[in-house]
Amino acid sequence: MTNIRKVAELAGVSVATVSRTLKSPDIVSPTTREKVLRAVDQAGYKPNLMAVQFRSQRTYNLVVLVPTIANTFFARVISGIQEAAQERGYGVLLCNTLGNEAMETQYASLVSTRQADGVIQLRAFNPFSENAFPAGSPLPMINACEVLDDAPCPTVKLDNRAAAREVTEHLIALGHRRIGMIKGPRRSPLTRDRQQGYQDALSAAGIPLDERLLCPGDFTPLSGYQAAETLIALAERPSAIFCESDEMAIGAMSRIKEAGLRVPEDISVAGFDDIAFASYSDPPLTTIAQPAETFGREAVAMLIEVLEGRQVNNLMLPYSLVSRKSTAACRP
Amino acid sequence: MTNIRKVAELAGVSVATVSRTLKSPDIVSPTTREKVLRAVDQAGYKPNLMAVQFRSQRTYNLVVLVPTIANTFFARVISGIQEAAQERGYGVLLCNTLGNEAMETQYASLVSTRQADGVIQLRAFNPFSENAFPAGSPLPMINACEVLDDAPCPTVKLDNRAAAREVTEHLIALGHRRIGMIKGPRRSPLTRDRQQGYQDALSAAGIPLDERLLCPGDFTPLSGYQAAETLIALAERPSAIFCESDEMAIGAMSRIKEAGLRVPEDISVAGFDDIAFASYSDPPLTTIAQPAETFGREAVAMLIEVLEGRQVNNLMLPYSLVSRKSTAACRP
DNA sequence: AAAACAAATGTAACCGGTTACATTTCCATC
DNA sequence: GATGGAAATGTAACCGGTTACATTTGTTTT
Repeated sequence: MTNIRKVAELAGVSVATVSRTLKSPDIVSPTTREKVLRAVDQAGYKPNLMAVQFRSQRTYNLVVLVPTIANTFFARVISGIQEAAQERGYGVLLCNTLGNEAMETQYASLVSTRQADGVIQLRAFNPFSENAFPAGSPLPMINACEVLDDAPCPTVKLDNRAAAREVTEHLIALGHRRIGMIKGPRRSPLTRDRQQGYQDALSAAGIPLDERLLCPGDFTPLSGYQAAETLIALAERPSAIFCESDEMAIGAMSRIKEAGLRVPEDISVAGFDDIAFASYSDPPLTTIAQPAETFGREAVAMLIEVLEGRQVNNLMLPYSLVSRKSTAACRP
Repeated sequence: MTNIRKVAELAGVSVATVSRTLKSPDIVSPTTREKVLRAVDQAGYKPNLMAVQFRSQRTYNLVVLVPTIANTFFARVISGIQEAAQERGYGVLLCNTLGNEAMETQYASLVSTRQADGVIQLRAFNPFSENAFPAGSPLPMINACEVLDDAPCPTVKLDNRAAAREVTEHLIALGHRRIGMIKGPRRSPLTRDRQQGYQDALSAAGIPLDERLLCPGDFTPLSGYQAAETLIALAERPSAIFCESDEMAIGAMSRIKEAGLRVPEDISVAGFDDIAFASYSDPPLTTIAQPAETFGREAVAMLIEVLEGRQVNNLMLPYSLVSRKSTAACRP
């Protein structure tokens, strides 16, 4: 492979001059610049970026820890990350962690071993050990989407509690009083916040909480399908179900219709995320639209700020209720 | 940051001994090994992998060029890539190209600039220029899923022609004779092969080809929705539609039902890919199951073979027709 | 006890850039 | 033409590992 020394020899100058010609062309004379560029061209020289990175101790790679890439919402977030990173000259090292903490820790250590400059964590878990970095210096990490309560780094999130409250209020406004909820994994702060919002709406409307109406899921269509099965088997069946993700809502609708019930006539269903399929389900799904790509873009922008030593503030992104045909007035 | 020299000093040995202790422990004496490991521990030493990579000229990163990560099928392929790469100690640099050739070329050049060791291309396009590598030496690339006819590298694919023929024959066996097809982008070899299979089945059954039944799409639900609109507006409406992807099939079903027609009673719909939502659509979708994760895993395995200088053969993966409720006998 | 050889360890070059510092070149000024 | 100072270029150290080769230490053989 041609290296900078070959080019220098070819151009009849020193390696320093070649380096300068490429990095700060303005400080070499036009004559020399010409000569060097011609040699670069002739030799087909491309700098070995590994050497550049090694020297500068920057990799321009970001690690992204995603619970599961197979989830449509995360796929959109990653698209946003990818685009923003690309624009700024960063690469994206993707890690599909499946919630495996050991794997997250291992990938995060790419930063300690200088294979990446920072981490974007899309899950509520800190993959860095206590002493991974000198105390006082900011962690090169951004926590987005599902964030830790006491995140050791800047966060980008959505007001899940308010959003869940708004969906629930929408259902209550339609006359529903028995509203089931298909939740996310038990320990997730995201699930806790959304449940809080759900309860806020209920108590504001004077509806007592019935624990039997709360079913855990794991954000997959299958778990929504199974949870719906439990809910429709209840003696007092809910007339509406709020699902913490569209994927679960789609699974739930499938099970509801399999049981010979209609959506929304017999049971209203609402989701969360507004994935592409939400518009194409039967019926189209009422849901909370999240700016998924923006999560990704903002996380990248913030991480780069951190990497460059600047101060950044936490960010709260907007959501909006999208009312489609899967929710309708409660029929007594 | 602690480096190997600090450790050497701490242990009272040379840097070479430290390096050897970590790379080939068996060639240093147990006493020294002990001493060095203690020093490594005490100093909290982690090798700077950037230096290791620089020295060895291997990055252990693979570039993955994916047309769009927002597509559920590709998300699964990437999961497979990710897992296999992780197991073998490789990282994955993801590039969501949106079919942008300039971007693909740019990302592929990460290999020339030594920021990655090889490329997995999931689209029918060669991102390397003629002279990117010395003639004769094999391209560090695998072309998977949608492959070039004259790929300059090993390929992993599925017999799209045979699979499309099988779906079409399934529809013909149900009595359908006017079978619409919602295709992929015009120039894709994948689309061409699937259309061939469709035509094979038609001509074997003595059904003449009607060009009006062929609608192009782009694999998104929206394009399926729009194509279905065209098809159901035809004077002689098809009684079945074969879609080249499940995403388009879901969009198509949505439009069909919006028009007041039923699936499968009025129009049968078949897809391709068997994404997670295919089981949960209403009705559940008849489709061709592709081993998406296997595509990814095999591509990684093959690429590493190539990188290590071994010979590899092209691979053809199996498919299977999954018959669900979206296809039924044609009613005259 | 000396010779012969293996095992363990040390020394220093090397990978390919970047850049501080040294040196040379060039032009303006007196 | 000598002097000063800026501009252009060159020299070589450096980043942090790896490894060929040299050297030392230890063990076996005669």
